[in-house]
Amino acid sequence: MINIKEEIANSIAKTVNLDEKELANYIEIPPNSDLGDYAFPCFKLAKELKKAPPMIANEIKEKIVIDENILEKVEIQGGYLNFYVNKQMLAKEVLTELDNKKEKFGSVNIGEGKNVVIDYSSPNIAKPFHIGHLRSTVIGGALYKIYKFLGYNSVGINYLGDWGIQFGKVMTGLELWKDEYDLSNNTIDAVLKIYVRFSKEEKEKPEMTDMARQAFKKLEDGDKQALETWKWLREISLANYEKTYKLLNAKFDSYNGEAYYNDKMDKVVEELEQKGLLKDSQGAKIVDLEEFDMPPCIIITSAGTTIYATRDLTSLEDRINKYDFEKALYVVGNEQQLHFKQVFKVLELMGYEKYAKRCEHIPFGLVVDKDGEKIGSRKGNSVLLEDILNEAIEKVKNIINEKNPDLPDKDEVARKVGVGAIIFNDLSNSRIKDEIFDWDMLLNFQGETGPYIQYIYVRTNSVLTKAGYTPSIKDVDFSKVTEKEAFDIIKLLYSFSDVAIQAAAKNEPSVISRYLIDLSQAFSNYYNQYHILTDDKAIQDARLYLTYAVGIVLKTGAELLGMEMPDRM
RNA sequence: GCAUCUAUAGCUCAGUAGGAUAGAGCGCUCCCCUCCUAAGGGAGAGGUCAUUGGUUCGAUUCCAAUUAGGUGCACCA
Repeated sequence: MINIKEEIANSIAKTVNLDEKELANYIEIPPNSDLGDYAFPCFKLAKELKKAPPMIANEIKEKIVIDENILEKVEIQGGYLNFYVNKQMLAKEVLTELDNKKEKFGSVNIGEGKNVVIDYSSPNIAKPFHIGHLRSTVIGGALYKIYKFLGYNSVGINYLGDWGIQFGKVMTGLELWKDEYDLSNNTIDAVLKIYVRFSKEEKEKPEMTDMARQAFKKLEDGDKQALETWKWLREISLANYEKTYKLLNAKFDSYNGEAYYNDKMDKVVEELEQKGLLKDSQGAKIVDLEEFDMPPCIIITSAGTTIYATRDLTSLEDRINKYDFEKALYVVGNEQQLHFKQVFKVLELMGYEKYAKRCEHIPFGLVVDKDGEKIGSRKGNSVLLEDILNEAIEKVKNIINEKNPDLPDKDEVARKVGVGAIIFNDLSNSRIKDEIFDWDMLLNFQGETGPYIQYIYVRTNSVLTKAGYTPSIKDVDFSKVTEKEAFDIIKLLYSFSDVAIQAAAKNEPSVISRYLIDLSQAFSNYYNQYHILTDDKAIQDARLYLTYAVGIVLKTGAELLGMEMPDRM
């Protein structure tokens, strides 16, 4: 597609003796479309050219040659040069491109041949899969899809916490209270209850922790029966997660968890030793990071066991060898930033500077209720992610029954809307901020919510259906969709690629969510201002095609976030 | 104490690598069901961009300090 900024920068470059790439960076979008579609602030050149900004603007305007097929006019406004885009040209460019690429509209291949390894979700097996895991799963999943959209080869890794003392706890609990729980039915539920009960009781009886440690030691030593139980626990947990992952539309390329690295850690420890990085301290083996103003990174505990830093380093080395990654992203909570800073620094000290620079921790805030309290911290009610998703679906079903009881496929619509609402709520603000989980807000059909985006999409759909319209770019007279409201849409569609690129650059899915809100609002504006269905066939066809275009981009964008669009609701 | 994140309308948040009059949504006030879903539309009120300095032609944006809140700081992940 045409690059208008480049065109403008080119034209300006010919009048002043400056680099066009630099000029292109200066170009901005005016706050208000009366002031044009693109603006060049001449203040930036004042110093270099040693002239007053309005004078520069005047000189450029006099000398500049613009291609009238692309730019309608140039105007001076204070120190700004305002450029007005040829509306028909842009409508044609955008809609033709959309016709060519359809669902792929906006995708690019800037990432071709590059691997992006994304570590996300990563629940601890045998522990509850709760609301706290939502964010990592959803943010990571969105980044996975966004990078793919940009041509990267995304590798999604669910780094399962499938090794550790929690197994000792569950196994001990199983032995102690076997008869109190019904394991034949709803097994996973019983296991979770045992884990929760054990964690509670061990606070008062420290000897239970020792029992758990010994049970885990048995597992580490390769006890046959313990290993059997571990396998069984891992299996039923995974099967349980799959249900949630299916609801959330989350997919992974690898489920290699901590257990997978169990026998590979010795090598890394040895490597650290050889490179002279390990130091004895208080009975533990550490990498001293004092000169980098960080606490030491523990590699081997005083009990002689490995720790998560050891496992992260091991898996990192493995990922370097396997994927030779361009980026390695860790979608993990805010509270672990020091840990990752340490691990990446140790990796650098080991001689992998190149890869250490490519590692990035993608932190995010907590999920809190509307009073600002962490969900599940005090109120002990259900915080299992699966339950929350099902609750959302149930709530949407109730709304549908109330408002639109004759709707076909109610169950499917309820699923798409309910889950979509939760996903969108999670991704609609900057990830670093705490996410407020408030049923009334996130399920609202008005406002900046998932259901609103879906509702607008359904509107585009229903208009097309009503008109019995088969989209065909050949019938479109582009001069019929250049009203202000339509042109706002065209400009938004035009920027879709840039939005995706920016989302990846900042590793921030909310860039996409905000865009979807803007696009929905722009369409809603247009829809309310003009009758899409009119007697004039040329106008109607053009408007219908634009409607069709909006629908496609809304759907593509929503899918990048992991949402599904219902056909009606 | 040190590190780090956050602070914009009553509430929840956007704010495009410093730029033109700081934008949405919710809530609130008023108006509108003879148009395509009232799960709607229109209009309006609502701001010292936490404070103070600095850099600059220009700061909500960058820097420093201060204040308030969150999180993390040795064998849990």
